[in-house]
Amino acid sequence: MASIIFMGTSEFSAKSLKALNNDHEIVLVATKPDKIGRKKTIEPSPVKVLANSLNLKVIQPENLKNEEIFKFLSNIKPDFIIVVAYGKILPLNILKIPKFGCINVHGSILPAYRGSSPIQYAILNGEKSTGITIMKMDPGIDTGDILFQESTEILENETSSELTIRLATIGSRLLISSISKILESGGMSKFRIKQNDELATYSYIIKKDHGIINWTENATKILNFIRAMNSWPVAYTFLNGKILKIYKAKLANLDDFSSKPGKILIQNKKVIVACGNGAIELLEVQNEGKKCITALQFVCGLRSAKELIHYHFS
RNA sequence: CGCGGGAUGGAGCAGCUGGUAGCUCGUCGGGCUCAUAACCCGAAGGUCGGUGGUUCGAAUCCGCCUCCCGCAA
Repeated sequence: MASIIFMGTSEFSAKSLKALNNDHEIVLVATKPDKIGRKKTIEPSPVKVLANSLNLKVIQPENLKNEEIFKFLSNIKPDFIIVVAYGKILPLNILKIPKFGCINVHGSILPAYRGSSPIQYAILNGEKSTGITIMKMDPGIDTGDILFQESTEILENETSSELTIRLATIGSRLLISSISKILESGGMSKFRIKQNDELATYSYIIKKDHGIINWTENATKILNFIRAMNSWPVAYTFLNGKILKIYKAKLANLDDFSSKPGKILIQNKKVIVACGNGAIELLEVQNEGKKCITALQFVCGLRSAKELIHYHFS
């Protein structure tokens, strides 16, 4: 049983926190400040929600680079600081606080996909597998020594949100076993493996604007894109000047459909869209101000199938 | 008090310059077929989110409330 300061924000990291809380003493949880929602509603991070339900102490510092935070954390004298999808960079002085060091759970097999969106980028690039890396943090971004790794296949049609859930489970499990091994051997030195920087690839932060679909790409690439953007920001396009989000799609098995990219065809209650090369069939979409619906429901809502034929996505 | 869209039969939508509702799909029954997810005929199913008000009369106009969602953060 180790004393741990946990730092994390997303659903992905909440899973690790939950697992840690069973086996170890969580002395403090740090998470990002609450966001302000639609009607000025306050939206705490998933980690904060969980921490509160577990009666753990929570702090939400705006900035970690000040003496006050440093003193506060070092006075705790934790065995570990565990960082999982926190969204903030720890300064060097904080990295040195814990007895055994700072450990990070990263959603890729490092040195591949360093950076903030490893899961999305793996899908975006059509990778067949990815995994989890448990890493000893250093001042760089995801450049620390590798401690443990576990790979998993990326399933066909798997979305980022689905893969994130699976990786979160794997990550929390691997994290627990990693800590056990480190405690057993009295430190992490025997597990450390340097990353080969020459093999490093990077994943960059994804923003809302990045969700827009370029219909001139080929069908496979667009499908990867749609999978990668689900469930945030969700791939979208424009229909009659309004946003249409596309949550899921698949390859259209249509032998002879070559049309202008973005052209929509309704056939047998299916929604087919032409791409730069090939075509895809939409499966789940969402209109502005509406909920996510199936393609069949989408077709039901049309005044007539002919209505759409005149349009195409821009 | 950040901006905006929406709540209509099981589902997705139309109707909203006021006169008790319509489309596509689904469901049920029947028919056609070797057969069918296909096609044809028919039926059931809605006090139009809640609550006040205006009116001879409101899904349609106005106020308030609840819930859902897009944008922005």
